[in-house]
Amino acid sequence: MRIGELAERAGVSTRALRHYEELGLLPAARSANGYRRYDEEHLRALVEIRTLVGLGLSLEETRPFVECLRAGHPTGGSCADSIAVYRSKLAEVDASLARLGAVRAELAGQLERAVRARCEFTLEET
Amino acid sequence: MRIGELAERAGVSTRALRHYEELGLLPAARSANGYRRYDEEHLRALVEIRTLVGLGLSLEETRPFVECLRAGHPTGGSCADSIAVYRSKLAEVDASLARLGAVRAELAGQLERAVRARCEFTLEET
DNA sequence: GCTGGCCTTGCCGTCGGCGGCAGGGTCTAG
DNA sequence: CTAGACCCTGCCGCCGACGGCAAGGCCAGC
Repeated sequence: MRIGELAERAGVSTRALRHYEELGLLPAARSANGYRRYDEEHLRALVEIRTLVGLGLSLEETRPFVECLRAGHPTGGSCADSIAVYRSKLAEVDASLARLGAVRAELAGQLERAVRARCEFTLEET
Repeated sequence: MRIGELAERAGVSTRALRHYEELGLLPAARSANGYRRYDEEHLRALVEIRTLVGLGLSLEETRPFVECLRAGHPTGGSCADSIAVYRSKLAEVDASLARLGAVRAELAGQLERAVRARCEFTLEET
């Protein structure tokens, strides 16, 4: 299939597909007229990429998964490198959760203090 | 004081201070020779900015706090606009926490599945 | 033959928060 | 008088993941 069809089937833009090819992430074969040609394997890889990006992985981080698929594995996650990315991403997410939790507490505290201060100020004023 | 001293006292770069001035966030008076001049009020505002940025607010979002200080309030959070920013940021953080929690679960699930699949594959292989 | 819808490459623009550099001016201590 | 430590403005660069546009090639149907 050509780039437009793949884009539509995967729900991404053709611009994104060209970008992935630039990165060497999703290289396409070429027809005689220079058009990019994609097959079902490309679609599978693309779905994998979008799923992982949806989980917060960068395009670079999806590379091991794509290469794993290209190596003939049933899923992109079946390779050591992919699992390493999973692990590091999980650690990263956990760190973010911890930081965000602390930020949330701080923010809630500041908000309450601010509201109370305004309240007292209003009382003083009247 | 001049820009270098303020930068050092607040632990920021002079480049950042010029950037804040460009944004109109921390405008400075000028000496006869064109040098920026800052006072203790500037330092207070700057500390407020850095604290809020540390909590994940954008520079634009710190603007109400700075203006609140400039209006003579004891803290930057004592104004209605600042409190609105607090609230919206808190909501934003809560949304992020929820999303990240879901992502974490998904990621952990995928990791476990991947590890298990590899395990079985290795067993098959031997 | 021509229109319209695909496709190609290439390159600039976006967002935020600065970093870094060039090419100057200013002030102070020795 | 000069070195060196400040300061100024202005402008390009960076990160990531594309968006968007121009200028052109290719192909199907009418």
